[in-house]
Amino acid sequence: MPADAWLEQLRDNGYRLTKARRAVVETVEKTTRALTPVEVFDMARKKYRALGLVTVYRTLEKLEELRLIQRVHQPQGCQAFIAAGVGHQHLLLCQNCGQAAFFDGDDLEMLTNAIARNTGYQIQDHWLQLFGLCANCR
Amino acid sequence: MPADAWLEQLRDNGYRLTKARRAVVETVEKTTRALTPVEVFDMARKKYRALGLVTVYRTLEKLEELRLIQRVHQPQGCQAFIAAGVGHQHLLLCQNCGQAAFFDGDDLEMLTNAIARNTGYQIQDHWLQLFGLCANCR
DNA sequence: TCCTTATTGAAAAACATTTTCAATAAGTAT
DNA sequence: ATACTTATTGAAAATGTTTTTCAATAAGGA
Repeated sequence: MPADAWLEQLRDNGYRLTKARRAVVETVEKTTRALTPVEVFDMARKKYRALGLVTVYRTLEKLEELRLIQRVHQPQGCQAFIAAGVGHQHLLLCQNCGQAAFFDGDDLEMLTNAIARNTGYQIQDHWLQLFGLCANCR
Repeated sequence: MPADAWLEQLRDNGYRLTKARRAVVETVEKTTRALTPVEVFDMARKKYRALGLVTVYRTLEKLEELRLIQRVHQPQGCQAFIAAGVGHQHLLLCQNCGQAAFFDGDDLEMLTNAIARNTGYQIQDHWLQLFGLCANCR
């Protein structure tokens, strides 16, 4: 999804389009690996010097709300974000370069059904994330 | 696994058995939901008043090292820990009461193989967590 | 161009975690 | 039991991250 579509989403939800938001959106949208707030700050500031770190936090919060980005959980920490996949998709992360790929997660139905049967739990949501080496780093 | 076995593991790895460690181990081992460091601190201090929060952090670090506990990732945060399952197991958490259950994750082989084929990634690790309602809360 | 008010960045506050350090106590040797 | 070595401790300080506060600014509609 192009950055313009993200800005449109923001506008449609009653948010104003500012230079700060443009810089953050463009940065996150075009990066294919997970970024921490500080990384976003450093990168986006090259587009808009006056940007403040606080605004990065606030913008990421809104983008997550609108499901345009998602939080990435990793052994090293869980503060990073990445452009969200479309529909219900899961992340596959390269442990060397961080490159992210998405894949569909519908194939879990069978597994979760079996687990529901075994545990007595009613399963409502699942988180799946894979780690490995991308074609380049392999 | 009983708390004594955890203490034995600590001793076998060259760590001393202290009142502080006993209190932390007993707390985490017998609780079946994920606890944050502060929660562990509050609970363990009932067993050993002089306990310090710093020691809780240090003990949790060692228990994680020895794979006796594992970090629990949740939408609200990723600072909580729980007694680890045996072997390669995944977590199923009750969204109401926090009650945790474990299940085997070997059934993912087929899925990960298919994804490796599709993406060109060499998959090395996976991370799966389910959320739902336990039999009681349902 | 004016007006309203959402948004901003800076500073301060809140919170979580780690480091430093002198005092203590665990475990071993005596 | 006692002495000894040194890992471990808790408190305080330092660090790092995220949130709140607030007056100034600028977005977008009138």
